[in-house]
Amino acid sequence: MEDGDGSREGRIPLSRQRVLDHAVAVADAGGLASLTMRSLAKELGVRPMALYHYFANKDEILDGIVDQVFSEIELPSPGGDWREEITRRAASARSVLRRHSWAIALMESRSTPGPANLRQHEAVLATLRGAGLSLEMTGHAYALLDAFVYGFAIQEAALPFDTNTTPEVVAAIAARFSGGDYPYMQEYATERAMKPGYDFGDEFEFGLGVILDALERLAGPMRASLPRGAEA
Amino acid sequence: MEDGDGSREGRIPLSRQRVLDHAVAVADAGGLASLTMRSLAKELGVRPMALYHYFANKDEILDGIVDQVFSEIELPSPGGDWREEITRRAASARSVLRRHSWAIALMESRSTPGPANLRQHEAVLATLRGAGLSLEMTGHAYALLDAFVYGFAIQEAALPFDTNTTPEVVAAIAARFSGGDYPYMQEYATERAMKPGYDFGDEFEFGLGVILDALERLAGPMRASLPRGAEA
DNA sequence: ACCTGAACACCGTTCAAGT
DNA sequence: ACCTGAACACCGTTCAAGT
Repeated sequence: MEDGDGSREGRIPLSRQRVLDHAVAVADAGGLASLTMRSLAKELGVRPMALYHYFANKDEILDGIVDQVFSEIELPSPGGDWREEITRRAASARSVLRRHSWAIALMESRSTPGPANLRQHEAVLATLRGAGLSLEMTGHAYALLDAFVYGFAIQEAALPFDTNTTPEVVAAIAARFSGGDYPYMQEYATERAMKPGYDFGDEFEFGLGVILDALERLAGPMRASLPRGAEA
Repeated sequence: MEDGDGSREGRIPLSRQRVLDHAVAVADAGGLASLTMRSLAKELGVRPMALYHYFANKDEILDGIVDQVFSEIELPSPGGDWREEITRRAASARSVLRRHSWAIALMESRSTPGPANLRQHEAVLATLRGAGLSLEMTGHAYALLDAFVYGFAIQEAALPFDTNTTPEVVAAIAARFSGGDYPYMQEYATERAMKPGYDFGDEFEFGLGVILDALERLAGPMRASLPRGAEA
C-alpha cells in the first residue's frame, strides 16, 4: 500500500484533496482508529507535520472526510418523479455509508456541515418542495427519511454478521441464545434469520417503501413540479 | 468533581459497576475523547493500572458503557397495549441517547451485544409477537422502528443548535445560507425553523406515529396478546 | 486479591528551522 | 510556499512488584 520511495522527485504534490482521498482510504482499510496524522503522512510519503500546511488540525481532516463521504451520495434531481428520486438518493446514501461505515460515528460528533452536506440538503428540499409538499410536510418527510437512512446504516454496521459470514460463526452466535433465556430471539434466529434467503438488507426496501407510501398518502395528490423560492 | 483525597482509608473499593458508572459520567461531561484510562482512574481516585484488574482493556470498558446505556432504556412490557409499549420504549431510547449522545458513535463500532442490549431485543420481539405480528412482519417492524430511533438520535446529536441556542448563533448559521446558493434551505430556515414554536424534537412524535400507523395497517387487525415460542 | 511504578511504543501538536 | 526535526504532553498497555 506504500506508494512512495521517500525521494521528493516524481512525488505528486500534497493538496487538501489528496490528503482527504488518502484519509478516506486509510479509514476504509483499517477503521477510524487506524487513521492518525502519522499513518496518514506515511501513506502520503511525507512527514506528519506537512499535513499541517493544509489543515489546521486533525479535526479539520475529520470534517473533510465526512463531507467527502457526503459528496459520494447521489443527489436527487428536483425535476424527476419525486418518489423515484428520493428512493435513488436513499439507496445511494445507504451504499455509501456501508462502504465507509466509520463515517456514521463521525456524523454524530461534528456539527458544522460541509458543502457536500449542504448541497445534499438543498437538493432533497428542492425535490420535496418541487413535488408540492408544504414546508411543514417537507420537514416531516426529511426528518423521517434521513433518520431511517442513517439508522439503517448504524444497524448494518453493527450487525455481527454480513452476507459472507461462515456458518461456524453464525452457529456460535446462535448458541448464545439457546440457553432458554431469550425464547423470542431464538425463535427469530432459527425460524427466520438463519433460513436460506434471509437478508437483513431487504429490510431497507421494505422500510423505505412504508415511509414513502405514508408520505404519499399524507401529502395528498402530488402537484407537478412547481419550484418555489428559487425564482430569483 | 474529584472525590478522593488519595488516601486508601474510606475509599469505596473499585468494582466493574463503579468503573462503568464513572466512565459514563466522564463521557457525559466531556465527550468520548475525554474518557481515557488515565482520566477515568483519576476520577476514581486510583492509578490507571488498577482498572486492568476489572477490565482486560479499554475496549471492554467501552463495550460496558454501551450496554450500561442500553440498560437505561425502558423495556416494553409484552402484556400491555403494543402501540403504547413500543411508543414508550422508543421515547425512552430517544431521551437516553440524547443524554449520552457519545453512545451512538460506539454502537456502530462494537458488534458484540451486551446483556442489556439482548434483554431489550427480547422484550421488543416479545411485544411485537405478542401483538400477533408474523415473524416476517416482526422483523420488518423492528428494523424500521430501530432505524428510526437511532437515526433520529444521530440527527439530534448533529444539530448545530439545541433548544437553548442564542439568537446570535442562529443568525450566524442562517447567514451561511443567505448568499443565494441555497434558496430552499433559506426558505426552510426563515419560514419554518426560525419561527417561534418550532422544535425539531417534534419530528420524533410525527415520524414514530407515521411508522406505527403504517405497521398497524400492514399487520391487519391485531389479535389480543398470544405469546408464542415462550410456552416451554 | 487488589493496587502500584516504571517503562515502551504510540498519539496530536508547538516551535523553530530548512529549502 | 512547502516541508522537516526535535521536543512536549499526552495515550493504552506490559511487566514486575508491592501489600
